Amino acid sequence: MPPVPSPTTENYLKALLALGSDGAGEVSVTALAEALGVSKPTATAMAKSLAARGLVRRERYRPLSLTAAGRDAAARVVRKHRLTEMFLVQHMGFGWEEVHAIAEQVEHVDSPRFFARMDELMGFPTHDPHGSPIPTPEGELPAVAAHQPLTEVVPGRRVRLSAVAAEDETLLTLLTRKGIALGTDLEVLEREPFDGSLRVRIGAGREEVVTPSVGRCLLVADGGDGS
Amino acid sequence: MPPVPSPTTENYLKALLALGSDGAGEVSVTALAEALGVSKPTATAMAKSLAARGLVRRERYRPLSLTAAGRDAAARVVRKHRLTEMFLVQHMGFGWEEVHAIAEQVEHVDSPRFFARMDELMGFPTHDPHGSPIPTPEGELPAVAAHQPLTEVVPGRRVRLSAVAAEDETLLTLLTRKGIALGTDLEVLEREPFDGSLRVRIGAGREEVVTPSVGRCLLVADGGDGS
DNA sequence: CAACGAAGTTAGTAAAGTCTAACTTTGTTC
DNA sequence: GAACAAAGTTAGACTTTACTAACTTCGTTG
Repeated sequence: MPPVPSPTTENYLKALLALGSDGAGEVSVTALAEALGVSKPTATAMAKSLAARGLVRRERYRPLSLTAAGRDAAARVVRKHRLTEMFLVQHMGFGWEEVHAIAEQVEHVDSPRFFARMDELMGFPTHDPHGSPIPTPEGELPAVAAHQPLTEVVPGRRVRLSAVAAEDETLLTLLTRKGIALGTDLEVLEREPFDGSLRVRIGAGREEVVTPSVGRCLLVADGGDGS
Repeated sequence: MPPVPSPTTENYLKALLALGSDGAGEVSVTALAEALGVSKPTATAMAKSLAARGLVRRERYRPLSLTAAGRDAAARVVRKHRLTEMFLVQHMGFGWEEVHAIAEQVEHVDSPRFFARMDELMGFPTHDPHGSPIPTPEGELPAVAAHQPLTEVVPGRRVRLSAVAAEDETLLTLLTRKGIALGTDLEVLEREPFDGSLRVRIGAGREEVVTPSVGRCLLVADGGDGS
């Protein structure tokens, strides 16, 4: 049994899982360094250390990938993070825009009982407050239901917001101000040819303009009236 | 504004406050090192560093003491710890014997809002689950009500348990098994002259033997029927 | 296929926090 | 008041996590 991974190690594993999940699981050292805000030599050094511990596959000058053990460890950190976020919203009255920063710290607590109790108190939720799935205690990442960014939706379709692919506090606050939450029905009325801005009807209510950089973060699925 | 103190720094401050509170606030380097499970040179090095940051008063070869700023910082850590313990018991269903280990980790979270929300949800409690007072947000440690160890009580007196001066999981489990909780009335029936063991009536119920090492941790005040 | 830029690595350094071994100071005891 | 033990410090080293500067490798492009 390896010793408890340090918070730093946990952060590297989490980043490797996140960056590898859109693709074949391969992550460049540069992408890893950027995601964590460290220099490339620092990322290289940590990659060596993770490889020595059997958590990462590494060949010199090639992209990195998590081993089975590394993926497991990473998923357990993601689980702690997402359970915490959900708990902060459901049991402590925080808004979805506030919880990421706190969960970034609480996720490093080493206490299976603590997180098991959260899980239990919430009735074993499957998703966090931003619609991301919560890995199982064994470290399995549930398959994500089919969804696409709002920017890909053809005008005229009605869809439902199933997840937000960003934790930025200002973005989440903006969405709340516009009346957009998880489960909200959205109808794409028009796409501006010039810059890709979208005119969107929120639920049955008012229209709002959604810029492409926001729209890319809104993951939507068939929903609402199935039109 | 100093940067956020590291978890390590917070632990040293907490230990200095705890060790200094029974006395004139002076703490020997040896006591500090023992409390934290580090070597004396390590404690000396940290003492220098804390002194350089204005948190500790230090003269070579003399005992240490916290400055006003150090005491403040230490009390804020203690506040985070005790709020967490109380939250774990009141809102998450943990037993008083389980919460210390978890709070030791959660106390290092840097998020005033997180702890303020706990405080609010609990209705601004004044004491933690072991009867220790919770410092104010400004870092003031409330004066502790007069109480004494059970071992000092003259046989025949009835008293009430107001705090337990230990966080040891096995001790707290033992007390629960004997039916002893905060607020329980205790009547000292007899003190064994040989080893100082106490025969004690628990509430209005059965008698139990309390060894001196346990009795020293049971802080009691006049209570119950005021006899 | 030579060259160039991007990606990755090596080398050398630093700060935080820890250790052991050896030394100094303090205070107490005869 | 000399000696000794306890307390405290210095010196030197190690690990983790980070940095910058300089070098190597890869892949693409003219």
